[in-house]
Amino acid sequence: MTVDERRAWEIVLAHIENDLLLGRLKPGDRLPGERVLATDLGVGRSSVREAIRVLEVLGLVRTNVGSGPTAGAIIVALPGGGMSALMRLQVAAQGFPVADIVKTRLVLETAVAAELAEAVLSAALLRPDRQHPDRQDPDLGRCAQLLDAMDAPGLTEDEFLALDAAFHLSLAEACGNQVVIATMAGLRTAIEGYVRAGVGRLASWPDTSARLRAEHRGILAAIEAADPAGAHGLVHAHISGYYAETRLAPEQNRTHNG
Amino acid sequence: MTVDERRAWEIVLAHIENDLLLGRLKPGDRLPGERVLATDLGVGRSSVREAIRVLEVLGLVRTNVGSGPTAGAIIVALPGGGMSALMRLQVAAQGFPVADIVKTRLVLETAVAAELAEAVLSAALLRPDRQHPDRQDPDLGRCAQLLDAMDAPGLTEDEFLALDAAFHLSLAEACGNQVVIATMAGLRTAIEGYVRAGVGRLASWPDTSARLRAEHRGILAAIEAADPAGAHGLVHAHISGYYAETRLAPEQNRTHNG
DNA sequence: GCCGACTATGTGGTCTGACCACACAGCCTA
DNA sequence: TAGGCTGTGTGGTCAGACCACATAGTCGGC
Repeated sequence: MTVDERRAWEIVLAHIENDLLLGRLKPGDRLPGERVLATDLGVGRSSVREAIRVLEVLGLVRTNVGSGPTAGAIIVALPGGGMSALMRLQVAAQGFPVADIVKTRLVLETAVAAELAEAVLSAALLRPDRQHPDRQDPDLGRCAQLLDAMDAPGLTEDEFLALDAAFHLSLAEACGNQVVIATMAGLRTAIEGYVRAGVGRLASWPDTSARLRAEHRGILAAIEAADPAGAHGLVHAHISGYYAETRLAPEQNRTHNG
Repeated sequence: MTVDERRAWEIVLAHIENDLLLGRLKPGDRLPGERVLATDLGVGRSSVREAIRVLEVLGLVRTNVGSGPTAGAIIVALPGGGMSALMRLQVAAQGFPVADIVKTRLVLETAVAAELAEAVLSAALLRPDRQHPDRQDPDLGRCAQLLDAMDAPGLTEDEFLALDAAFHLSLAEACGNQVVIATMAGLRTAIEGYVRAGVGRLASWPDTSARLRAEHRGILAAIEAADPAGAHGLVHAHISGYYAETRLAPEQNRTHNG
């Protein structure tokens, strides 16, 4: 007769997490109905709802009303939205300084670019013999596609920024690391408002936009040229330069406790 | 007469986020009571509770029952818990492959070590003139303290792993980047179960533990010796070596789509 | 026989009201 | 004055009800 000191919604959350770990629930599966879950676990429906709400915000489930096979809470495991919400709110609550967001993005994206270039290099070296089927060129098609879209005349600032965000995210996606993809998406979302505000502090938007596009081309070229160090440096200059220009991050030189 | 298509709990969440962004709510402040918030926003108390539950899991508020100044929902902005929950559940739901968690940790922690070493270097170079008061030695005291604790005889495996996790986290804390701190905590939490299981696959725990301790000392020494490249390499070898040994991450060589 | 409209059913979304345990603040008694 | 006692407000929980919605099945007209 030990009492469960956890709150009711924590019981529900732990139960679902356990089902996930045991493989009883997989992406695409449907959760039992809220009323069923409530009676099964001996808690109220509102407690079940609180747990499902958490899962929804964290990007684990998607809820649909109505009837049929698509209704109910479905496991999706899309971490991007959850990471974005987490970081956005933490920035709002002053738990994440904007400067730390920028610096983390710098670290991750330079690493991504370098890794992509190394992947290109490996693929080129090993192409003659087909003994390494897992070594293949990363898919940079979408990256180039987005760069082409950014060259379209008459783009508004917001459209350009959206394409810019998509390009940077597409680099992470080409790399294939789900954690980095979600984190990069979250980092970008968290400072999206600040990025927009920063555009207003630019001396000349056309000049900056042209420079950004040229830098993007350079980054992609360095990756395709299998130049890890070059790609790393270009991404570093691209990101830190832009944030310095918009005065988003106070001092880019400070590498510690900044 | 425009209808608000958002769900009720999203209205509450957006309202609180807006208050945070406008500075009407800061860390340490108390949220209005659930009943007050419900009537003010024209929603039911259960919807308010769902929103607060989300904020709690994301690490933005801490709730306390009872009366007095410590009761109610208080803004705390502690992202570690939220990041841990997010990553742990995403691993459980197969949204985050364990290999990606490990690789991301590798990228972040090598960058942290290199940055710490650079900070030591900068502090040493600029120590003669006091013109750069923001350039100071990172606080590595806690790191060394944890290493000493890991040398204590008779430590159980779990105790050792806990100290190991604390040491790696203390490096990030010395670096001061809140985003990296929270992310590292989350990454570690997400694979904690796998790390424990991996210990059982080791040939000899005493040997491995001794090697890990030595590697820790080496990393800290490289940082204190202001050797960024050395610190980077030692951390890389330390992490990838351990995960390879425990067969946690299948192939450390694969740098792309692995 | 075929196709449309209609209805039954089950889902999440929401609100309301009620009760509990808890913690503090103030009172009240010894 | 010191101790316990009670009032009050907090979050935590549950139960019940209703809604909008989407599907699946039925029934009707053609």
